[in-house]
This record gives sequence, structure tokens and C-alpha cells, in this order.
Amino acid sequence: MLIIETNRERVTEMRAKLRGQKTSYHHGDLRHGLMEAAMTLIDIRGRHALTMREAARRAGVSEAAPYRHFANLDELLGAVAIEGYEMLLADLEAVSSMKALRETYLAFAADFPGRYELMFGKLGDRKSATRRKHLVQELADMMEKAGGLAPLHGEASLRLAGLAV
Amino acid sequence: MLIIETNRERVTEMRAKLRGQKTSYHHGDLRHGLMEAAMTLIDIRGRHALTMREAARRAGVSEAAPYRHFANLDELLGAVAIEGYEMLLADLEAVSSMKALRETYLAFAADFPGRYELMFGKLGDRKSATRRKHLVQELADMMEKAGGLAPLHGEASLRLAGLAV
DNA sequence: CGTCGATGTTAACATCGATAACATGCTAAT
DNA sequence: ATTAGCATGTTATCGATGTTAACATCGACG
Repeated sequence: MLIIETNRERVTEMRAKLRGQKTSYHHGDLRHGLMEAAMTLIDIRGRHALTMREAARRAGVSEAAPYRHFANLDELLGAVAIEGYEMLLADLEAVSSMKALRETYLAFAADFPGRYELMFGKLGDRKSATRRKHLVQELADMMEKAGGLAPLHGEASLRLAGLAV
Repeated sequence: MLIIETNRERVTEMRAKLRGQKTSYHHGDLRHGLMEAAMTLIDIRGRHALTMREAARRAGVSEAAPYRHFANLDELLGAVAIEGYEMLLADLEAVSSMKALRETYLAFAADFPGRYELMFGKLGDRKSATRRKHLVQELADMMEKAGGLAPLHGEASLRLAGLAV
């Protein structure tokens, strides 16, 4: 009995060591871990590359663990989208001229295409919807002096789709 | 032997009858059948609702049959996107005033959100890429006198995402 | 009439989202 | 300090999907 318990512990340790992770049963801050993994995947390999299971693997937990923090994939996507708006708003707050606003906006879309696509695509997650609309409103207000959000978004969107003319 | 053959035929007939399909082994024009099924799915239940298997079921063939006509799902999506551009261009050719152009464009996006999303989203299919760019160029030319494609696309895109301000 | 290529079918594999049942360990009341 | 309970992880499982391979059928062309 004791021996079995001990072996179980050692197996856990070994497996954790092989993955270069810490040895504790609990992750510590899995929600953040998952979001970082999700953002990395989206930024590097695109939105379609984000799967719940891959995010879990990258965070070093079992493939079902994420469901303790996000009800489903849509909710994770929603959280990443929110994070994206905050990043973009922060970028924009650092500049002021109309030209700089436009350039910063387009640069964000070009640098984080997957995230941008996510932010402005249809999103299943109802939980983040109101927060999202609020952030977009902030964005629209900020871009008022740069010709408005819609034209700029159209430009960014066409570029990302490889359809800019 | 003969009996077995005969039974096999009768089973095929019965199953076909149950599905209200014709009895022939070959479909006739599966490529079109698949595209119609795909468009229906995309228009009614959104882009994510289109799966190769569901399109096959709706076309009344086995779930692997589509691969005789489309190398993969991306290629089917690409074909639907092309069809969408042609529809939109046809709509736009029927009007001429700047106001009507804008309204027709936005109405198309509102009426066929899934298809619109598909047309202007990132598409994996390389085969349709050049054709696609060409059609978008036509579109852009046509919208030149209505303020340009990008602003209008931005507006349509934000509306579809439920983010219009 | 026979064969060959286009088109369908069945069966299989790997992966995914999601859930249920079970395990572990932090925390707070005693 | 002990321990009960809740938050968080794990394993096992289900049904669906994309895709491929191997086999079947049919129509067109010699």
C-alpha cells in the first residue's frame, strides 16, 4: 500500500521532470498558463491551430484540465480576444497623431494576425460579449480622429486575408 | 452468389428510397450537389457548421465521396467563396448609384453572413487564391465610386461580428 | 464484349471537444 | 493540529470530424 503510493509519486515526479515542469499536482495558475499557450498558438500558427488539448499540453497539464477554467473553447477564445483589445488599446494610448494612430493600428493587425482575426470575428462566447462591445466602443472613440474604426478595420482585414488591393 | 448480388442491389435500392434519392450508384453531379449543400449549411447555420461529412450526407452520398471532387475541406470552402464573389458581383452590376451600391453590398453581407465571412476571411486553399484576388479586384474597382471597398467591408465586417457602433 | 478510368462505398486511423468518475491537496472551522 | 470540503487535476470514455486506403460499380471507348 505504502509502496504503491510511493511508486505513484515517483512516476508523477519522473513524468513531470521529463516535461520540464514542476512536480506539484496543481499547476498554480493554470488559467494564465492556458491563455499564454493559447496566445502563442494563435500568434504563431493561427486561430485554427488553437485547440483545447494543445493548450493543455503546452501548459503541462492533462487534456481535460482546461475545463476547470474555461467552460469550452469559445470561452478561452473570448478571453484571448479581450486580452487582445487591451493590448491594442494600450498600444494606441501611447501615440496621438492621426498618422501614428493609423500606423499603430495596422501594425498591430499585421503583427498579431490570428489575434486580430479573433477579436473582430464572430465569437460564440456570450460571456465576453458585453465586455467586448465596450472595448470596441473605446477603440472606436479613439479612432474617431483617425477617420473612424470601420475603414481602418476594413483595410486591416483585407490585408490579413491577402486581398489588399 | 447470384442471390447475394441480388440482395445487395435490393438493399441499395431500399436505402436510397428511404433517403428519397435516386437509385443509381453514381450521383450525376456530385460536385454541384456538394456545393449546394455547403452553401445551404453556411447560409443557414454558419461557416463552422459546414463539415465535409455533413455536406456528403446532404448530397446523399457516403461520407468519403466528396474527396473525389475536392481534395479537402479548404478546397470546398474556396469553391463556395468563388461562387459568393460571383453572386455579389451580379447583385452589384444590377445597380449603379453610389447609394444603391453601398446598400446592395451591405445587404449581401447581412443576408449571407456565413458566405461573406468566408469570402473575406483567411482561406487555406491555394488553388482558388489567384481567382479570388482577381474577383476582389473587380469588386474593388466597382466600389471605387462608392467610397472604396475597404471602408464598406469594414462596416459590413463589424456588423456581422455584432460589433457595429 | 471487355477493360479501364471516373466515381462511389466501406472501413479504418488520428485528433478533437466535452463529460463523468475519481484523486489530490489547500484552506478554513473546529 | 485535525479534518472536512471545495477547487483543481487526472484518466477514461463518447461521439464527431478530416482524411486515406482498399474495394465496388458504372459508363465510355477500344
